[in-house]
Amino acid sequence: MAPTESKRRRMPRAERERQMITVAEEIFAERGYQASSMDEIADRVGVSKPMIYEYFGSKEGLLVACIRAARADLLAATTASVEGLTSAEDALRGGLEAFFGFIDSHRRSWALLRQEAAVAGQAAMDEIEEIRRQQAQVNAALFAAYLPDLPEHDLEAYGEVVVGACERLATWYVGREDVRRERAAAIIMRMVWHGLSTSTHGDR
Amino acid sequence: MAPTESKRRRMPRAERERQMITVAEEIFAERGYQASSMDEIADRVGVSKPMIYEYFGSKEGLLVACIRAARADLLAATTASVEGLTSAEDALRGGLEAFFGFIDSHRRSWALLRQEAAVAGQAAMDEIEEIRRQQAQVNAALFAAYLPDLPEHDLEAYGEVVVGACERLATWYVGREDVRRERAAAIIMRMVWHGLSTSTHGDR
DNA sequence: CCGCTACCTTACTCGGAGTAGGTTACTTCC
DNA sequence: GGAAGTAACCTACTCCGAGTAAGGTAGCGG
Repeated sequence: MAPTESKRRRMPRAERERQMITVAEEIFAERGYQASSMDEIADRVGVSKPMIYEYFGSKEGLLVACIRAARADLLAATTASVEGLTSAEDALRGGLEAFFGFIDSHRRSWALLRQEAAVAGQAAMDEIEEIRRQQAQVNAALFAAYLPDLPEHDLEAYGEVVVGACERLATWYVGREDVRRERAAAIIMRMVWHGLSTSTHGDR
Repeated sequence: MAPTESKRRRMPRAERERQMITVAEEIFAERGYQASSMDEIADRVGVSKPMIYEYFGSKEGLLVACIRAARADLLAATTASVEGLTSAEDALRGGLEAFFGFIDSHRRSWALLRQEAAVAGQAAMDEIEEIRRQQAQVNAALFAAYLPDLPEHDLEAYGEVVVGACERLATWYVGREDVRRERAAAIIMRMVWHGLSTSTHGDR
């Protein structure tokens, strides 16, 4: 008797939740949200399905938890990088480099954010949209503070453009091992910063 | 007898397929891909479920067909707009304005492209990715032809950035009725064109 | 020891994707 | 006109996975 490990460990809720999120990230990334089954996630965690429902409510709830975790990581990485940088240009470049650094070390989370959000319905989409909106507003504030010539009516739009540019360039970036994050950041800087700061301000 | 419409019309395949795609676009846009059932689509078309499977193979296949239709519309709109424009700047601006014009008149298709792709798995994602790749390469070619100072190693990246910028700005755009498409295009032009063409070319 | 709570289970229901196999109406050729 | 062939269409299933009901078991304060 006494199989090598007969009794599965009992865990406090917080720890179990973290473990479930980790496993869910893996499986969602492997199979995609749609093709992932809650049974498989439960199996790999070593627990039964109703536990996950107890803690996260639904499959979409579990995905939302994964997205929130990724967002927290991203936010931590970017805000930490801006510490101590004083000029707006340095701050923007620093933030961009941190962003691409995050991509390097969290490909799994990134795929989740980019690809698996729409699947689940409004809650997950809203969660992702919230990240973008947050980032766009940070950018807009930066522009407002350092580029007073810009028409303020469009500041929001410029912020959005930067977010879109980063998101898309990141997809290109993950497919090219030979590109370092400084270079990716420089590409964005060139278009965004250079294009805005050398303003002919006569568009209107 | 002869009730007002007792016998549902029998249709040739091509026509029925078009009708199915139209209905599917509606329902996917209403409920989201996940929450849409094939039974409901079949009902609203006025046909039984196996017909849809006969023609499109799977739920994802139906979505892919919708995406392809939207892509064709988008391509037609943008290429038509560039007719007769000679300078690169005019061509880019014309393409951008056509793009935002497409958003105006096809909100439904746009939502489909943006939000419902990831749901279905690889085939639908690939279909969307293909649109982006195509557009990015068009942009890159434009830059290559008219901005020879740019490092060609990065042309692809610049193309991607523009695609990302457009995609994101479009989301902002649909939420703001007061912004006309010329203005949206001008915002992109300012960052992209201006940022690239006034090149200090010393980044490297 | 008693009971209370938090962690965890087995064993279901139910809805929707996808299918097997047959039926009906239109066309074509004699 | 009628037989033969085929394209459009249906009913009636299977099966899988999300979500649930109802109940066990370990630790802990009294």
